[in-house]
Amino acid sequence: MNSPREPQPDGCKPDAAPVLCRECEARHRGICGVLTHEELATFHQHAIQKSYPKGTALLSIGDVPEFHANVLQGVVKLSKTLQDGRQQIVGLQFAPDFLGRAWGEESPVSAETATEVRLCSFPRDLVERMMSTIHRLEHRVFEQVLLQLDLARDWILTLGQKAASEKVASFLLLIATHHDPIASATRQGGPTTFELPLSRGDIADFLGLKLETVSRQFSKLRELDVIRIEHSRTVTVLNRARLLELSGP
Amino acid sequence: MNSPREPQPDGCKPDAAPVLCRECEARHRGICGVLTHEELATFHQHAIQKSYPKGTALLSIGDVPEFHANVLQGVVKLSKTLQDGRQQIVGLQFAPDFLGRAWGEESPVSAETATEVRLCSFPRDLVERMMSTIHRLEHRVFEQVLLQLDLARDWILTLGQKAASEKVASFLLLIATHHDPIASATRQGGPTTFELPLSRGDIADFLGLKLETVSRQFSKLRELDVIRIEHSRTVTVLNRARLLELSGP
DNA sequence: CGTAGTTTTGAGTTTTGTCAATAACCGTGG
DNA sequence: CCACGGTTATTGACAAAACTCAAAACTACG
Repeated sequence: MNSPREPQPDGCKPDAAPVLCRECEARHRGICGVLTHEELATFHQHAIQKSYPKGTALLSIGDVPEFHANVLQGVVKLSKTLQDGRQQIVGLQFAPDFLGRAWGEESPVSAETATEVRLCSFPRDLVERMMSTIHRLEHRVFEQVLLQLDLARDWILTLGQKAASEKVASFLLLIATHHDPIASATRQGGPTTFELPLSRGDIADFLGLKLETVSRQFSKLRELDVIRIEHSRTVTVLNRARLLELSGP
Repeated sequence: MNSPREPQPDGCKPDAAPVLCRECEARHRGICGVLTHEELATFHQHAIQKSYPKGTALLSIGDVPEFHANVLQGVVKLSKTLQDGRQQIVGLQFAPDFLGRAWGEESPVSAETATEVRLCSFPRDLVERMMSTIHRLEHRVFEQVLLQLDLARDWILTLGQKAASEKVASFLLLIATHHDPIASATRQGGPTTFELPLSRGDIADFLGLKLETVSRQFSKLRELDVIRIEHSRTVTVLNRARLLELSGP
């Protein structure tokens, strides 16, 4: 894939990477994974790591963002709104997703933290300069965007064709998969427990439903012993196979 | 944007381009616009232009496509299906869109011609080789994918939040805009007439509705004198402003 | 002109949304 | 620690929107 003249990324080598990057998920699975130690050092020099409390508006529609960022922890909601206020969440970003449009145009979506979120931010012009210099980096971001497109289209299928019960089941699987990709992939039966990163209202905005409908579907799943709910936000998937069936795939 | 060493695309120069490309929309607004005459000649040497009748399956989910292609005429539906057969159209491709995933993985969607379609196809490995060699080309394809992502997210908003009547109005505006981008942008009031590229059933699959619902909404718009319909497929927008309001933007 | 495939329209059912009341949860300050 | 108020979630009763099934009208095409 890399042309012979291109330097190889150093992501796997023992380690001369900046200390803060060594433990970072973005360095391995995220876009920093394609950088050499030297490039990573440059990048890191201008990076700011910071936490944002739940509910922070990171970006509004039409803003020209000053920073791009890696999501290190937590979940960011991307959303769009109609003039009368109806809101739709059009995407969720988890670690180690790269946040921010590739080019500096106006953002077509607004971004808000759904949970407490930790970001590693870079000045926009630095990212853009490095993307145009380091072909590998642009390529990597390209791949991420392609993945986002696939996810968006999957969600279009869910929004357009599935019933409320199927939508809620699909959502739970989405979160469960992000929480524990291994158990989900190997389809081990053991129950998984996780915190929902979204409120009922947010889930409704994500699924194109009303929050009462979401709540009713949660209750139904609980009555079927497919899930258990504690404190409204802590969910245990008791029967993943059944949940998968109910998601109507 | 282009680094100084990069050759400039020849799209605007008088013309030494292959004859067939001179009139081609893809050469100007599509991805071929970034190529030099020389590069275009290479590309063109391996290109096949061909028409496909309405209803042709170009690609199924999971196929590894042998060709990438520019859409020269007509409309291509991209769709996804649930196991029980429910279908959702996740995207429409018009000229001069570039069709085919950037990398040669399995296609996550199926592609079918909605109308008669004319394609200019290139062997996949050629496209991939040229994309990795010609940075400008990859960049251009990247931009197109970014645009597709924005469109997909717009559609998520429509599917998730809008009522049936708003969905149908939005669809008509989408088609009207593609048919006559100038009139739509300048918002001139004059009526526009065009052929719908999709059947009622297809429109329903695009909007996440049933075809009866779509039909009723068409009738409603006709009763409001917002549109006129002849032979089911020929639509005249009589009142674009009203249609825009009804699309709930 | 007749037939196959679309599209429109109608009547009744199901799903989801709306409005409203109650219950659970969370942080704060006593 | 508990009581309090504000927020969030659940549940119920009813209304509205969209779907289903069925029949009729229209269109395209041989």
